[in-house]
Amino acid sequence: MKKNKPKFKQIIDAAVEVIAENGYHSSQVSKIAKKAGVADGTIYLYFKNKEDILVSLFQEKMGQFIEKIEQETTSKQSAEQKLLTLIQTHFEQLAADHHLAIVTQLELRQSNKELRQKINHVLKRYLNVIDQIVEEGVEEELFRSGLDRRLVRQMIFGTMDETVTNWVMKEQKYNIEEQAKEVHSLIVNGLARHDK
Amino acid sequence: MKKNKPKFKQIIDAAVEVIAENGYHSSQVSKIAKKAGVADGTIYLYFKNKEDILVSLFQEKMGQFIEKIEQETTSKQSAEQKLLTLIQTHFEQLAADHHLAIVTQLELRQSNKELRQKINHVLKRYLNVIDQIVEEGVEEELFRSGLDRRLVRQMIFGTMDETVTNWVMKEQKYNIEEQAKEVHSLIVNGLARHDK
Amino acid sequence: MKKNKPKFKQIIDAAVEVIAENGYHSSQVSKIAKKAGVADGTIYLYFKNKEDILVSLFQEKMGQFIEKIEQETTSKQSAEQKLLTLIQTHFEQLAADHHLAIVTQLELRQSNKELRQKINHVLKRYLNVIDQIVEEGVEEELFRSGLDRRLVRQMIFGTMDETVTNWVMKEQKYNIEEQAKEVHSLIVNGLARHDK
Amino acid sequence: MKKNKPKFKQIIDAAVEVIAENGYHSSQVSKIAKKAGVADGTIYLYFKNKEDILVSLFQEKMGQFIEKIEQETTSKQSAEQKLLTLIQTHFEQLAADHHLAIVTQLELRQSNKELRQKINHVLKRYLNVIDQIVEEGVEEELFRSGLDRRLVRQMIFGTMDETVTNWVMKEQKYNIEEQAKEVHSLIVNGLARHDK
DNA sequence: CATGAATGAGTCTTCATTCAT
DNA sequence: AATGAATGAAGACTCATTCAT
Repeated sequence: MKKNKPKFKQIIDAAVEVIAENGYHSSQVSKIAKKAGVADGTIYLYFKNKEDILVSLFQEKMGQFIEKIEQETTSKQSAEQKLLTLIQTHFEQLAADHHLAIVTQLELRQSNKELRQKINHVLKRYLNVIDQIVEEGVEEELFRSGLDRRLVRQMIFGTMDETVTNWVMKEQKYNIEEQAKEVHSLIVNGLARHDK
Repeated sequence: MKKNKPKFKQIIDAAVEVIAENGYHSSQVSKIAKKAGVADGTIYLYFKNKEDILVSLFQEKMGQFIEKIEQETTSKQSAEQKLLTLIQTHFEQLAADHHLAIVTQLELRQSNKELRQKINHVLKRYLNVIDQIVEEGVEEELFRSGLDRRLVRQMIFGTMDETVTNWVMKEQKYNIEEQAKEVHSLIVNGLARHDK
Repeated sequence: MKKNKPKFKQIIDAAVEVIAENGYHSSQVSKIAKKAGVADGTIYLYFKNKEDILVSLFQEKMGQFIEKIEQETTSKQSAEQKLLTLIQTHFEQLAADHHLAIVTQLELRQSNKELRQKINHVLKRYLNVIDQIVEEGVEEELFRSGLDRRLVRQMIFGTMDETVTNWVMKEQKYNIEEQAKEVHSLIVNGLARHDK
Repeated sequence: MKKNKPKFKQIIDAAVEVIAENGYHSSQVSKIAKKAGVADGTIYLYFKNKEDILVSLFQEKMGQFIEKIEQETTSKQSAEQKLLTLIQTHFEQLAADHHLAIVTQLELRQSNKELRQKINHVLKRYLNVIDQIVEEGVEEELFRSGLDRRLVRQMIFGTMDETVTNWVMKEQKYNIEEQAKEVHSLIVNGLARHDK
């Protein structure tokens, strides 16, 4: 498997940097090759074409991203705790890698329909994790029954995604990790007062 | 002001159609000109450059979009009602114009950072509407006090946006308008049971 | 029809020159454009792609070539005279345009199977002229009956073609037009003595 | 001499196959190496460069080709018989090796001027055989005296070559060996009736 | 002798934009 | 105001060849 070769990772890391710094449309293959310290042609020994770099980048980085979230969440007791951990880990990881945050939140969205579908395929695994936590929450009777699973998933993912995108667009000038608890609270409790 | 000229609208409508049908990257200026029934050069009498078509498109269409939402919401009594109306009107309008839905949810996101910031500028007006409703809700003591306004806005917008994007990606095969109530409920009440 | 446009001919003439001087493989589109005095992109307003320049070149030049031969031959009385005129006109025309001779005899043969078939399609018209002359010769009882038409055509064309190619490869250092009569004699009478 | 090494022949045979099957322009060195069962680099232990494979291929295969023709013709009595044998053996050998026929008649002509001259050098030996037969025929007073030797050679070679090329282009759907006698008759007797 | 990973020069084509009419 | 022919910059990808092992 080529993925064990050092140049594969080398090129992907170079791609993340180059795309984060120059934007998607100014990220020529030659620029990525230069940053990776390989010849242009070498790129094509490890990737089918330019788009394949992006798909592989997303698979590689998101794979690790999701794995980390899976690890962190499974050990938690309740669905609520798991959800909080998921949000925290999601924010943490992107906060820890600014380049990756830019690439996933902004630059990678500038891709065509085909690439977008491949990206969505990778994301499915993440969405499954969310679904399971919701399922657990319902079983534990912490969450309401009768929730539309798809809508719930969209609320959770949409809220986190929008929150991260805004943070990236504000040039990451504030600490997003601090917001995990409040995001969690909003998702779990909504806007309404429940004390009356 | 050039915006009153019929060709201005003609070109923008052609752009929406062409982009929705061909995707952002296959939407050449010449294709838009052809669909609009004008010469390529004519485009440049009404728009500074290609990006300006997109910005104008977004301003024009989103302007109407937001206006409609403003109109519909102001007449409602409570913040909760206003929020529901906002969600319903948001979904309604995109459901009514499939081409526009594709363009705003998918194709326009493939633009560079600069364009994205102009788009965000247009969106601010919409986000203000949301902010006001939340503010009202807090004043009415329907919503919790102490909410982080930015996070709330991101939850509301993120959830709606993700919901519409998923619907567009599923090729609009189900009725999104029917989901407004449940989305509203999720946003207002969150996931948790509040009956215990 | 684009063929009436001056730039169409301009580009084709430039292509003949460039290919004759540089050889097929060193004839970049940009070189042809430069010689034609147009921008690279202009080429693509008149031709689908690089190969289309070559096909069009052959159609244009061979069309004229064959037309001239048709004109010259029809006025002649006997099949023998027509055949002589055909050979003379064939040699004459290539002798008159050294660049074209190089391109048709050497450079255009370096093309792929697809292009070669398009070239053969153009040549069919020429082969038909040959066939008709042979047919006439047989009817006039100047030529033997029972001749395999295809083989005859191949002998006539093959002999002329090989003769011109050799002349081009010898850098056109001798006068090929002077050889028309002898070639004609060889084709009509063959090698054998017929006086015994 | 490297030519006695088995890999030399192995690579040449692979080249014939690959070129016949894929066409000249799709016959990369790596493809030939793979078919030959050697590493890409190994090619360069036996051949100076890619062109050298082609030149060697032609020398190797044409050497055998011409040798066979020399053997078959020398034993014949008259020039006429020798010529017939030459034509028959020419057709026979190409009919027996379809791949070689494709390569010599079509694919190898797609080479540059330099390669073409090396190929012509190899062909000279064949043309000498033809010249000698014609010379003999003249001495035997079977053929006319006063023939232009070069033109005769061009007629003979051109006719055979054109005949084989047409047969290859028709995908070798008919039996070319059956045509040797008639080609011979055309070359010896020409088109004219000689009975009057 | 043999390997095959790495190299990097080379080119066709697209398309936003201009400007003479 | 409108046209549309012409421009030319820009970039992904291929593949013959090398050389460290």
